[in-house]
Amino acid sequence: MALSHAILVSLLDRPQSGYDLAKRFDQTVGYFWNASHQQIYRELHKLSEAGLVRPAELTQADRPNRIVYSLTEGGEAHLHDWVDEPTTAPNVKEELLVKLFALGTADPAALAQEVGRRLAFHQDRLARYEAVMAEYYPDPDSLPPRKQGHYLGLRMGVLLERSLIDWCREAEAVLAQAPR
Amino acid sequence: MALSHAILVSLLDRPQSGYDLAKRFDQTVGYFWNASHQQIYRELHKLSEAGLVRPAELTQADRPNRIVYSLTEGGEAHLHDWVDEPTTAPNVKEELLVKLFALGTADPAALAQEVGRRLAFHQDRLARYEAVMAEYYPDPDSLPPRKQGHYLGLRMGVLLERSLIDWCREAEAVLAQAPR
DNA sequence: GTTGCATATGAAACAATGCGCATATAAAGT
DNA sequence: ACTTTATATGCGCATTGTTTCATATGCAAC
Repeated sequence: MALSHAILVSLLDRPQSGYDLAKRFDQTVGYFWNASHQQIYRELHKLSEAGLVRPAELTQADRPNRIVYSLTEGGEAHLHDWVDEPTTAPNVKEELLVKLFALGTADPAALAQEVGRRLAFHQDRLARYEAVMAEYYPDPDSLPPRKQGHYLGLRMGVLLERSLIDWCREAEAVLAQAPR
Repeated sequence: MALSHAILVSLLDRPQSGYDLAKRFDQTVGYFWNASHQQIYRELHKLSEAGLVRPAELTQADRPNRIVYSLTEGGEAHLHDWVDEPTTAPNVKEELLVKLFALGTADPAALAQEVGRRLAFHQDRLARYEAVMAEYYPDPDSLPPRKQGHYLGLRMGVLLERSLIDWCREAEAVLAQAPR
């Protein structure tokens, strides 16, 4: 149970449909917790059966009807119980590092290219994070509690991306240094 | 298929049993790619069926027999094909951030405690990484290719842990600042 | 006018991951 | 004597994640 909690937390803000949740997961929350729309719909059915959320169908004239879910009292209680449980650090699953372990038998030029792609990716993502930061959190010292979580998520993103950019540069140097 | 590749890469170094692999995954590789011994044994059976590794049973008198796996030619080819495919950045799945999104309705004191635990965890892990770094990689400028991957893995670990430590401190400040 | 995109939900199949349980022996600690 | 630790391999079930397919509509672009 973990995606379920991400959904419940998201519903704290406001009732949402599966479609809303999927879109939101593509944006803010999705930088550190991702899910496809199929996973979300499936999970919503389960949560609904478990009585943690309540569905309400909204008729729409010109578009398909929406099914908007809201937290039940049980859902809120479940969420707060979960928050009180201790959390463990995630493990990274960094494929690129696995590939680098093949150095010595694999082609260093191909790997250098990979690292270059990753550098561009992290630079791009950092730029987007910093843009959001500048627009929505110019003054992080006086945030209402409801926004602290979002700010801290973004902040972790910024710090991690910066480190990864540094790492990519170092990796490029290492790979360039001793080409077979 | 991803754990399979981590196993194949590990077997590049030398033939190993499931037990060996599990231990190794607890150490070096395991910081960014984790797997339980059950996952490893299961994957070894699959790889064996696919003809990518070859098992050899070694009889031992006083202990259970070991089944040592080595890469086949097909396994090496498969590995090199995989290295040439482009890699995507992993997504983080950071439970703690999901919990922080509940701020405003959740108890900030409990979350501050969680962040404190995480700070201690990352400090500890950083210390271990730096110890390995000092012992095995005092001079990273002249590494044989076969060791570059390990060095870069460790290096990413160091950079990420430092960032996470910084983040934890900031998070503590944010949580302390506005207690309800 | 047809292509593509956004809205909106879902089934079904399959692959990968994780968690708990099971088994067997020897050495070393308490 | 008893417990823990290390060696060594494995099954079964549940959860999670990915891919493909299906349906239905409106709007804008080309």
